[in-house]
Amino acid sequence: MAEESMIKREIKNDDQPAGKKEMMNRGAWTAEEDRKLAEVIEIHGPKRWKKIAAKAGLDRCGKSCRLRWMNYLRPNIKRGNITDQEEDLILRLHKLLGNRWSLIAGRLPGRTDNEIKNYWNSHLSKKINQVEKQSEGSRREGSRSTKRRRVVEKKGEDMGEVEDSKSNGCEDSKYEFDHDDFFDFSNESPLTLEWVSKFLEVDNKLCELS
DNA sequence: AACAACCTCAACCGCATCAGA
DNA sequence: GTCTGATGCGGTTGAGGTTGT
Repeated sequence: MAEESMIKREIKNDDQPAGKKEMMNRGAWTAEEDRKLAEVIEIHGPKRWKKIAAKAGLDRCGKSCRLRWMNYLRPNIKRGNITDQEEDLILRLHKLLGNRWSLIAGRLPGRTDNEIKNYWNSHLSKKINQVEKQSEGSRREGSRSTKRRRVVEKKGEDMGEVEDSKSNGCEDSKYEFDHDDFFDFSNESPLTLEWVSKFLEVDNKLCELS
């Protein structure tokens, strides 16, 4: 935002030991700061953010530098204009994974977790509320759905209709993606893998019960 | 034109986890 | 096994822009 809004004030800074908080720059980054940060990262690589902040001569904490790099300065970052296909994928992944923005972002090349989180909060959550209100209305209208139908709906809620997509080749989806790749969590941390497998386990049990 | 209400999104915060000593 | 610093993540905030009255 406006660079005039840049202010210096005492901030709570995780990078500083207690009792030795310094005046840190905060607020919007300037082009000059971006340039300095990018220069230092090019030399030292994107790690040891505290040192990077110091070497770049920025009155910024390491965390702030990391965030700036991850969200804006990193190569191959896409900015704005989330396509319908991407939106569709975000919706599906969110149904599958919940608010695991970094996981979702990991499956949208060039997109950051922060961007997806913001997009969700400002656009998609509202959309979903609208759709839910509409579907509530239509449910009251006629409750003729069969047990099977309800089960499919439940699956859709939890799995983002991924199962449907797998079986019918994404007929209702505008986004074409490689299912093997989509379900490949092999690069995720053990915790994530555990979480995903638990999710699938519960989902399988629900299927069996139905 | 002036103001209020709402929206967007960059940035911050706190906490959890990881990795190395 | 424990401690400590670094890193990563999700929730939240707030400045600035946009829209409505």
